[in-house]
Amino acid sequence: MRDLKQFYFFENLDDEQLALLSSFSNKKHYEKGSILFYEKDEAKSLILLIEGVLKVYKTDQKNNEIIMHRFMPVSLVAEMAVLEGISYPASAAFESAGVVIEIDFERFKKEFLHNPQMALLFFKSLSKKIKYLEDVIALNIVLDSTARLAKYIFDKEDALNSLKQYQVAEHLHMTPETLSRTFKKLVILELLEKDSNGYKIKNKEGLRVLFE
Amino acid sequence: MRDLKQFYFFENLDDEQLALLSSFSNKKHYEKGSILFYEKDEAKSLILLIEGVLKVYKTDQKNNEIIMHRFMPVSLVAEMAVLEGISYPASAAFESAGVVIEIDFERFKKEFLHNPQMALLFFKSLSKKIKYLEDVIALNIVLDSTARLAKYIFDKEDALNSLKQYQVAEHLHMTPETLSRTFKKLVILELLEKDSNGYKIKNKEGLRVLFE
DNA sequence: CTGACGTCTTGATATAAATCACAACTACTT
DNA sequence: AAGTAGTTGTGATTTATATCAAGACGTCAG
Repeated sequence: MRDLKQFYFFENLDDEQLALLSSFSNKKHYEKGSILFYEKDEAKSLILLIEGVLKVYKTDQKNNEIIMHRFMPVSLVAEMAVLEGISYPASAAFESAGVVIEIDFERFKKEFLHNPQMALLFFKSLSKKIKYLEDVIALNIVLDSTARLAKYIFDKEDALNSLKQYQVAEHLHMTPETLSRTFKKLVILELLEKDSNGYKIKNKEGLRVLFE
Repeated sequence: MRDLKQFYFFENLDDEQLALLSSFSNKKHYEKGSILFYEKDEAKSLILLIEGVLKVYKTDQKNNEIIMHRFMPVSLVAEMAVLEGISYPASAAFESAGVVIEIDFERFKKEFLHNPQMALLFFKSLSKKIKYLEDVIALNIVLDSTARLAKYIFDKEDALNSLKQYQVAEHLHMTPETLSRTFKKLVILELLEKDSNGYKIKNKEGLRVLFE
């Protein structure tokens, strides 16, 4: 099940382990509006959201929904409840059609957590994710758009022209207009050059000083 | 050792477990400029940076330092190398005076990772940290400063006046001036009121609409 | 080739927040 | 009580980026 592999948590598992994991995992499709779980339900599966938008909400005395969380793919949903062995603290419903994988937690614990080797793997995955998120924060909150682009180019030199510019813009949290102007700026600074099939690095160390 | 407790990774440990952990942990003080470890050293301890600024760097052929990472407290440093059981891929030196705790990894593995109960605890810590970072990203990239402050106040109603304003400003990634003006704005909107000992929420649901 | 659509570029303008400068508080210290 | 350092508030200005509007370029269908 490559669906599992796409989630950072499982990226370090080998094929055999993934097969084992698949054996007690269940892929389910849900329609828009359908309920994934209710508050107070016993939390006995890890839930991996693969497609769709899932809201986690409570209803108050007056039957108003209070949305606690809105999940986008690919996310691990409500793992806290599962890890703590308690029941779900809120309900969850799909705001669009969706697909989830449910992983039986008892089996998961038995097969994986009792294996220190495996526990280590999961730590690595989680630790990597944390580093990644810290990078995202550093990249987006601390740096201005020129520095963000410079870092982006620096980090993925080869993949430079593999995305449309508006996709790069989205990734870097700026508008396509700003991206366009920023590219131009880097060309003027002679850090990049533009040819028929896109931009190319001209002075890599020069790029570095922009974000360090 | 409450030093350990302040790191998210260990926050779920009870006193007994912390004591055990302390028994094979070592607090060390370093002067500015001193070396924490060299590239190629065997990575046999988890290193928790408690105070100071630590740079992780490589030196190239021409003896130029290339800074790979700069760590601020409280961070787990180079845990990848330790988890993988390899040697450090770069050197680390203090850019200011600093304090670290070194945790013997063999003992750590033996005492903690072999205990599935404990592995679960660490997963919880990491998972919580991931959620926190995701929140930081959502908070800071998507929302403007008014919305950020509204959410901040909404989320920690009680702790509202426990920090200096300039600390809150730093936390929300804005300048104290902007924070001051934003507070004022929320008072004018009648969402907050100001009395002798700080700001108080006047209309909680009103705050919510600003960030949802 | 010609239009038509998607993408990128460019310019003009608007806006949020940072910066600069300093005034007003607040809380200590002696 | 007066003086000083630390904190917060206010106004004026500047800056980065978004937004709005329009033109240029590329490519694919007919």
